[in-house]
Amino acid sequence: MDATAPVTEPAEDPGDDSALRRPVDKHDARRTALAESALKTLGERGFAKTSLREIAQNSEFSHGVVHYYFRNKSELITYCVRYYKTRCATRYDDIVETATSAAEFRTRFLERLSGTLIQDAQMHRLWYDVRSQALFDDTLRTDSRDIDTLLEAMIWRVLGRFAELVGQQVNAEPSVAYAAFDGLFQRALLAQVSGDADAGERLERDVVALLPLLLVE
Amino acid sequence: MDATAPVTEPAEDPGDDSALRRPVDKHDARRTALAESALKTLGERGFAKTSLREIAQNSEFSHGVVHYYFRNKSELITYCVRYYKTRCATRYDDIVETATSAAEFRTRFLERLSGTLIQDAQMHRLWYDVRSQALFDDTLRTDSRDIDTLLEAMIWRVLGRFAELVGQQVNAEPSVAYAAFDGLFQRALLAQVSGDADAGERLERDVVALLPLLLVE
DNA sequence: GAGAACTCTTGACAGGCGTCAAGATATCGG
DNA sequence: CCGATATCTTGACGCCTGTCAAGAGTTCTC
Repeated sequence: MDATAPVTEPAEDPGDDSALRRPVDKHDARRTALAESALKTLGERGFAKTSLREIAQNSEFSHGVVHYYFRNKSELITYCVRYYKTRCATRYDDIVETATSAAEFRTRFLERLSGTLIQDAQMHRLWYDVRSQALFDDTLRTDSRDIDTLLEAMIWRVLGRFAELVGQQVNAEPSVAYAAFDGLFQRALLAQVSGDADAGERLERDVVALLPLLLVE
Repeated sequence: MDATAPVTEPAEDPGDDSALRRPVDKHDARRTALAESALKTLGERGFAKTSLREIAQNSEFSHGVVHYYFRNKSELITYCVRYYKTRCATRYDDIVETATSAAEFRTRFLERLSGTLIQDAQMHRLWYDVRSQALFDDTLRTDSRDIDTLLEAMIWRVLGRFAELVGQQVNAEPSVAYAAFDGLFQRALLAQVSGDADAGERLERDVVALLPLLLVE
């Protein structure tokens, strides 16, 4: 929590993997570290209640440093959203690639789905918060819509592979399929953070009910 | 916009319908008036950026009066959400009751859907904002989930009547059907406020594609 | 019409916010 | 090892917020 440690964390001090890692200078490393602290804080407290001082407290820096690496709060937030964007739509890729039967695919997908609902609840609610803010703040709009597009493609990959494994065809538009999954997940997340212990199970049941609606033949 | 009008608006002054209306005392009338100003302001500016002073400026009162009728900001917000709840889920009731053919039903439903997407965009984005806040603020959770339940029932009525008119059966869980509509509408709303002129049309097309997936026989 | 009760305005308060400037500290090239 | 540059801390600023108290204005009651 409070970092009484030396300013530079030892993990990045040695240049042992300097040939492996891109030589993103320290500047970019700090920006990323701040973004991670910001994402953590935003997931805990929500968009509206998170201040720059709070973000800095969840990092190893003091509050002033934010304005050394970012021009203002808006730039930090945008950087966070874009950072999130780079890693949000790969959650089921390994299942898509390695599952060898429809039954295995379904089991692993449902497990992963309800697992992330619980374990990554803070990250998910932050995403929904950001997307809602985008309805009012135009600086967030294009990034949010891009993320929607990435997630739609993710669902499309999942669905395509599942159809392949069960020997059927996808019978829905990508937008419709994504909307259904997104709606179900969002509702389940609200139930989950409300303390509803059955949220994960109910989500799995709903998805099981949804899947056949999206396939034919 | 700016109310230079006398303190009591003439519309509620005469007691002509005092026998018809519940004798909600002036206190409740003021609370409702403030709630309506609050909903207007919240829809314009969003949850995070709306202050009590701004709400008061969009009403005929000064900022101090809020604390005469509400203990604090939280109580006002809760009152607003509950007030919204009483009228949010009746949008398609007349169509459900008066449409006499599947074609008429479909036409009118789609028209109403894309119409409200544009005309009531501020109200809709406020709802999504509130529901996202509920992911962080537990005082909003039960009310938000109640509204979800009301909207789910609304979709269920629409779908049931449509199935009846086309002589088919609904082949989906209420939760799944609502999730799909909600996801589509939310995406369309973001497109709409982003200035996407085709958002309404695309929503209609997506719903047209969705409907057959939810019916059988 | 006077007094009481209700309603509303005004102005102030403490605290938190984003932002920035000045200076301390660390890091690096020569 | 020293000066220059990069990085970070500290403390302050102006502004806005929710809340509240004091009192002005209004409405009601008898």
